[in-house]
Amino acid sequence: MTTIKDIARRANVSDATVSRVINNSPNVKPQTREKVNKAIEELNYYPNSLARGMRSKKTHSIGLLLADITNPFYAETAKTIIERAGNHGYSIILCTTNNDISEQQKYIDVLLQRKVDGFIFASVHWKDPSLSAVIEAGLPYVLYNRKTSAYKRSNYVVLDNELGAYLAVEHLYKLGHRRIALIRGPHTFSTGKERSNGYLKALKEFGLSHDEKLIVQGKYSGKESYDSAMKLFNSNKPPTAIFASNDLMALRAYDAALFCGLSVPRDVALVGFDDIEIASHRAIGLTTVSQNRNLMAEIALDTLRKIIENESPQEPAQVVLKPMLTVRETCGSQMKKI
Amino acid sequence: MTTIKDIARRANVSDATVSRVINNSPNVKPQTREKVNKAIEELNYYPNSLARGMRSKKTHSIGLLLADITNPFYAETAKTIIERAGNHGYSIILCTTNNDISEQQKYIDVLLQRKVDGFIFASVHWKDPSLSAVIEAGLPYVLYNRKTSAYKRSNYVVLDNELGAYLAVEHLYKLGHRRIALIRGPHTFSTGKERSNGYLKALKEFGLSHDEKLIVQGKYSGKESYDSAMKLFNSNKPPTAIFASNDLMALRAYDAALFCGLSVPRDVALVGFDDIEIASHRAIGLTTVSQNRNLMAEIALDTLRKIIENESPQEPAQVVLKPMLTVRETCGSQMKKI
DNA sequence: TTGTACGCGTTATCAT
DNA sequence: ATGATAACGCGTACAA
Repeated sequence: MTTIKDIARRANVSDATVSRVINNSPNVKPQTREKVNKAIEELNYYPNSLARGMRSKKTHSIGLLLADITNPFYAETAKTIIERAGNHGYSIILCTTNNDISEQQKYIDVLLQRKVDGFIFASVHWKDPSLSAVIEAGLPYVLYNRKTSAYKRSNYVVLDNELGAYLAVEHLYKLGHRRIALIRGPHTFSTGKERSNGYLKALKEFGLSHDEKLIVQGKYSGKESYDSAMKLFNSNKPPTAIFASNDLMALRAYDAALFCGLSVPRDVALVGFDDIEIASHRAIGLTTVSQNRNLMAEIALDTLRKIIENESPQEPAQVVLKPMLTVRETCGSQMKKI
Repeated sequence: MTTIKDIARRANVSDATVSRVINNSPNVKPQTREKVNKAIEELNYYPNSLARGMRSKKTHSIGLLLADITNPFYAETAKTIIERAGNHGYSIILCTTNNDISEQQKYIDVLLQRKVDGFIFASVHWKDPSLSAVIEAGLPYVLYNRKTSAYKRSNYVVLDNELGAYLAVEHLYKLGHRRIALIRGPHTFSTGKERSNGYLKALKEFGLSHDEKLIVQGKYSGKESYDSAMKLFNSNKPPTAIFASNDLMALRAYDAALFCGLSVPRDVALVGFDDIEIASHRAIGLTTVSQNRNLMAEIALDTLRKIIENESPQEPAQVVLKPMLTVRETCGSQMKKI
């Protein structure tokens, strides 16, 4: 293993000078710089990040915590973050929590030991004690997608989920639907709770009765929402439309509908949330609430970078993005006969 | 920041003893151990991974290089690797190369600086000079999914891609198809080349003529294969069936078919490769070549761990998994009239 | 502009 | 079973 000392010897300078060259210090004579660079080339030297991190207290690494990388929403935002981070000299240590708060806790501890420069969370629970370790350590962090109950003191970039859900239900209402079901996400996450709120708000505004039998539970991944949709279809008064708290859940409901011999949208209309890539496939054509994932991810990363690099404890950056409804085939375009 | 020294003082022992406790050395009196643990608790101490890595020459981190995390195949294998690695005390630094060899080179350099204990590659090109830096550094690495031309000297776990493609074409042939097109993946990857070979082998075996007009080019992600499929459909002698080199490409072809007003499978049959989750959705029902992704990912990680932890330069672990054809709806079940 | 010398936090070696 | 000390590779005050 070749170190800074080897380069120093080879170039007939001191370690300090080599260090200066590596770190682009202005105070080094062009000739010396060249001598050193030549030695670096010849010996195929590259600096040791561990040693640099120890001295400089900066590792140029960031912990990224996601619920589930197989969910396209997370995969796409992770891609954006990883690439953008790489362009700025940061590496991403990726952890997937499966929405398990104790797993998240463990990962946080590990990342703290590894001296990451900061955290990006897309995985937080509404009540999330695991963040306190990060706060105690004084490390910067940014939330995206979800926020915690302590959001007022955090940096975050989220969607106006309530509005998104409202738009979805409004669309269904205007198409003539009156029995609109909700497959809700877990209320232990801000997204789940807020989207449910948007659904309820729309119901209220349009004078629709709040029927508990039309609200079923789902998880963001896994097949629980398939079963929940089945329950809906098999009830004695099935809904004519379903709003699901994310696209994966809507897709499961779609699958269940087909299993029941139901036609979408003729027998049941469907709206999802996220606008994942497959939603636009012509065999699916899922009407859904779109959000600008990439922008969200970019803002999250850039915010964190700014905090890391400025050090100054500035006021929290809190961004709320606006959703859009993307209309495709799963709701049809005709008025429903009431 | 509390260090080992603080603990030592607090517990009235030496740094060395604290270190022994942390590392579960057997040579420490139970009472002392307890004293130390108490101090650790009280001062909320956790060790610094950078310092440990410097001394012990082990960082318990692994570089994982993927082409594209938004491809479900990679997302699912990454999930498996991350979780399994976490359970064994390893962190994963994830890098996405976009199939760009110079990006990969850059990431490798960064990971070398970071002193990862080893590499897992799912992103290699058939001719891939970027790996030489890893080899020179003497670091262990394992390939999965794809291999390089130097595979005989590598550890790898891959699928029998040729067999997979053969099974796909065989299925189509037995259903009566005689004009079977191929949307091939890039031949710069072993997967692309091998799957094309399987296609050709089947053609030959069944006495079908090798028609260059039936072979079009695609990339594993992006929409190039949509355009390629369009070319196929708009030709003067369109195929009655298409085999695509992965599911994402097959899905694009499906989309193109629907755009052209073609019915799947009535007008054109479709087979993909990978069996990603959405393939089994009832609105899609993609017939495809299945592979045991999780097993592949597990073997890749476990192999690497074994090498890292044994240190002994054992002989390469080389595993070739067998594919299976999963028949769904996109080929129909009836014989094609010839 | 360059060099000297120390310290970051830990583990390994050698004593005791 | 425990302690003293050196060393890992680098950056940075300070001196020259």
